[in-house]
Amino acid sequence: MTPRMADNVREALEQMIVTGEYADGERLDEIRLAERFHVSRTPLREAFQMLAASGLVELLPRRGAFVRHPAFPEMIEMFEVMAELEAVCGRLAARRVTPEVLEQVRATVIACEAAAHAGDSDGYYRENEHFHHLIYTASGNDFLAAEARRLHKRLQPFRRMQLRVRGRMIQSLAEHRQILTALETGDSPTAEATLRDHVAVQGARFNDLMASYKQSNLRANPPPVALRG
Amino acid sequence: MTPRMADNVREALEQMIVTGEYADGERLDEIRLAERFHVSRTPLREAFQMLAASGLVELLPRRGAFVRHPAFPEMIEMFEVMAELEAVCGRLAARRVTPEVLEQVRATVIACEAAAHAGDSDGYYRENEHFHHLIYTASGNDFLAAEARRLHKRLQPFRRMQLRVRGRMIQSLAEHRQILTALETGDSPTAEATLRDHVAVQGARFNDLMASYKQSNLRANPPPVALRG
DNA sequence: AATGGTATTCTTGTATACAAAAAGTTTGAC
DNA sequence: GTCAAACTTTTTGTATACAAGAATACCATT
Repeated sequence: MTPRMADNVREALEQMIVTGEYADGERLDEIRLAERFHVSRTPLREAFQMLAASGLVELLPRRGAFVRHPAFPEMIEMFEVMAELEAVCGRLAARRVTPEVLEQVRATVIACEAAAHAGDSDGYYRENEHFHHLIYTASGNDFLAAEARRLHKRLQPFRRMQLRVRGRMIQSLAEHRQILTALETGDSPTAEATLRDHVAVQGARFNDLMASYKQSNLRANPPPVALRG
Repeated sequence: MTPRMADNVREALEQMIVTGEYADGERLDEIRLAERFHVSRTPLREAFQMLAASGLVELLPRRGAFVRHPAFPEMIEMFEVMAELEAVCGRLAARRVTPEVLEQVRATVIACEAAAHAGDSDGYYRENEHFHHLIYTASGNDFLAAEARRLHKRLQPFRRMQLRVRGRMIQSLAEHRQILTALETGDSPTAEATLRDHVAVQGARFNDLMASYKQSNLRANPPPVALRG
């Protein structure tokens, strides 16, 4: 499907970074990675460019490519934007969602609940992802949906952290139900507010996330020093 | 400041595309551009990657790089997202804006009015840009501000179109005043709503924009055909 | 031992070379 | 005259070569 090596490499690196295989500030060695993927430096550098564009790595001129996990304050900022994007998606979706997509949302909420009750946290994670992507689609604004997916992916490592927090799953399920109902009844304000709160990092969740963040291996290495002149 | 040729090329191409020098669907010839910029294909291809990441060009595998001006429906979608982003910026800014930034907003509103009354449309355009960037900054969320700036830039060619519409400047000025007042008084809902309406494409503005779009040279060429298989 | 300067090694950025795919052209059959 | 198949040209994607900047090691001096 994708005949370009650069795209394969990007995808592989993206997965490695997003799953936390690399710590923050770690340098991506062109030569070693080229050998590892059996390609030359050229497609590798193209992959670096793409990763830099989506914010996963930072390209320091004449220094190299460094994995860039957001620091805690930046992560909070990103969640704030994510919450607002989802809120907008929800508001629009309540007015625009098609019966087909609404049916898919319904099915996904049920699948989520099933996974939760079965204690299948991987399944829950997957269905939860699906739920949110459907909300983006339901907004009826393809550009908005694409932007939301982009940020969603970028927050993936942190969302995994958050999932570990006890009791989160049950509350999350209830919120999914609420959102579904709001979409079914065309209740824009409720869909908007519920989705915002669903995603927002506030109250006790803030502390949970902070604790997880500190424990995570995402910030093991110091970021490279940006030289002046 | 930027010793990388690839970055220079990207910036140059970005300006050329954004100012409408290339029509939609136009192919960017690696070899000719390389000669024109006196660089090899390598930095040029890096520039293409970056432009593709920000959505200004589309990279068709084995086909080349094509300038990608959004079609009308996509442009409307983008404006919808822009309106929501600015609305969020406004809501947050009303609560978080620092006295320093607020003072800058005030100065910019005045400069905007001065330019408008002097009939200096270039100056008005510049100050208007400044105004919106300040709103992004005032949100206190650097990530949000960066995202807003990114989309703002992407919409630049269309904003220029919009400016031609008669009477738009006077209404715009009044809205700036309203927004400033909302920030000064910490009135989040008003800041949010006014900014959304300020940016949103609706009512008569929709028709104005559509007319401008049809007249523009942005869609002169047909987009490249995406081959299957 | 610590510091500063210099030489060496590594790494990045760019140019070029080459292979493979797409586009374009010519030729031939009907 | 039209269509299609084979051939040619062009263009992209990747590998490699080379130049210049950054990092490192080494040595001299204090």
